[in-house]
Amino acid sequence: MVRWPSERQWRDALAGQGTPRLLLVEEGATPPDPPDCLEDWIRPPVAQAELEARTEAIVSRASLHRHLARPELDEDGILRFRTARVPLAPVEARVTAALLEHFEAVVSRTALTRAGWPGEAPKRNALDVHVLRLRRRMAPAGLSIRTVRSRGYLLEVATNDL
Amino acid sequence: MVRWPSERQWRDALAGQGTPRLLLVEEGATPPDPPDCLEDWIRPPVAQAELEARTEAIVSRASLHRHLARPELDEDGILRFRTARVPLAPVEARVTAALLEHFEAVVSRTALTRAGWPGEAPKRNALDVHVLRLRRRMAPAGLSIRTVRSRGYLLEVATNDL
DNA sequence: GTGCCTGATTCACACAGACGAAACGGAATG
DNA sequence: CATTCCGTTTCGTCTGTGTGAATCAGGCAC
Repeated sequence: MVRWPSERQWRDALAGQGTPRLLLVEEGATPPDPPDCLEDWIRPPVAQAELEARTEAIVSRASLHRHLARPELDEDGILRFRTARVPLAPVEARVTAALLEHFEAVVSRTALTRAGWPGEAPKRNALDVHVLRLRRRMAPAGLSIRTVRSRGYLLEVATNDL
Repeated sequence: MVRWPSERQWRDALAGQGTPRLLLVEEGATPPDPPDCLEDWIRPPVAQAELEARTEAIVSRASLHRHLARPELDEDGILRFRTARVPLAPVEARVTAALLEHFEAVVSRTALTRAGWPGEAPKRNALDVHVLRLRRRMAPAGLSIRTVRSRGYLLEVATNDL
C-alpha cells in the first residue's frame, strides 16, 4: 500500500521487483500508467469493503502471474525473470549459469571460477568484481546474490527488507 | 463496459475471448474475482476522470499482455504494429524480417548480415548504420532494437523507462 | 572487550574491442 | 530534378574485463 505520488520511489521499487501494490492516489493527483498487472489504485476516502475487494483482486492476479517463478538464462546470455530481461556479458553469463544450476543454494567460489573461466582463471579478485557487477545488473530484475562467508554465493529472489 | 451482476453472461463471454472489460458494479453487489488481468470495476456514480483513467489502465495492461501480438512485415516492406505502419527500404526490410523471426530474442550480426545481403556482404559498419536507421524508423511505432554486446541485436516492444 | 587475520566489498584505472553517430558522395527511384 | 537509398570513412563513446589498493566485516585468540 503506497501513497501516490508522494511515495513514487517506493512504488517504483516494488514494481521493479514484481510485488503487488495498491496506490492511494492523493487529492488532485492522477494515477500513473501501470507498469504491470499487479498495480491498482484507489482514491481515498473509500469504503473498507472496496479496499478489501481491490486488494484481493490484485493478489489474485498476482497468483495468475507466477509464470517465471525462477529465472532463466538462454544461450545468448539473456536472463529472464518475471517480466524483466537482462543481457549479461559472457563471463557473467557463465557465472550466472552456475548459480542457476543451484538456485537458492550455495555455490563455492572455486565452482564459480571454474564456470566463469573454463581455461585459466585470473586472480582471485576477478570473481569478486564480477559478483559485484552481477549484483548491480540483477537488482532491477528483483534478484540478488547473497554471500555465505568462506563458503560461496547463493542466488535468490530479492527480499523486501531494508 | 458491462453491468455486474445483471450482465454476467456477457462478461463471461468477453472474458472467454480475452477482451478487456470494465464492470459497473450495481448497488449492493460485490465485484467478482477477476479471471484475468483485463478486467476492472467501478461502482457508480463515479467521476468521468476516474472512469477514463481506469479504462486507460486496462487498455494499457491489455497491450502489455499481448505476448502474442507481434509486429508483422508484409512482402511490400511495410511493417505494421498496433495501428502504426512503417514503410521500410529493401535492405532494412530484410534485416527486419530476420529480427522478427526471433522476436524478443537475440539475432547475431552475422545472421543479420546474411539476411540483409544475400550476395556479398558490405563492410562491418554498413549493418550498424542500417540498425541506426531502423531504430529511428521504428521508434515512433513503439518498437526498439536492443544491442546485446558481442552477441547481436534483439527486437522488442519499446519500454517507457527513463 | 581489543587486536588481528582473512575473506569480501568497493573503487579507480587501464585497455582493447564493439558500437554509435554524423557526414559525404554516388546510385537508384519516381 | 528532388528524394530516398545505401555503403564508406572517421571519430568519439561505451562496455567488458582484469588488476591493485583501500575499506569493511566476521570470527578467533588473547
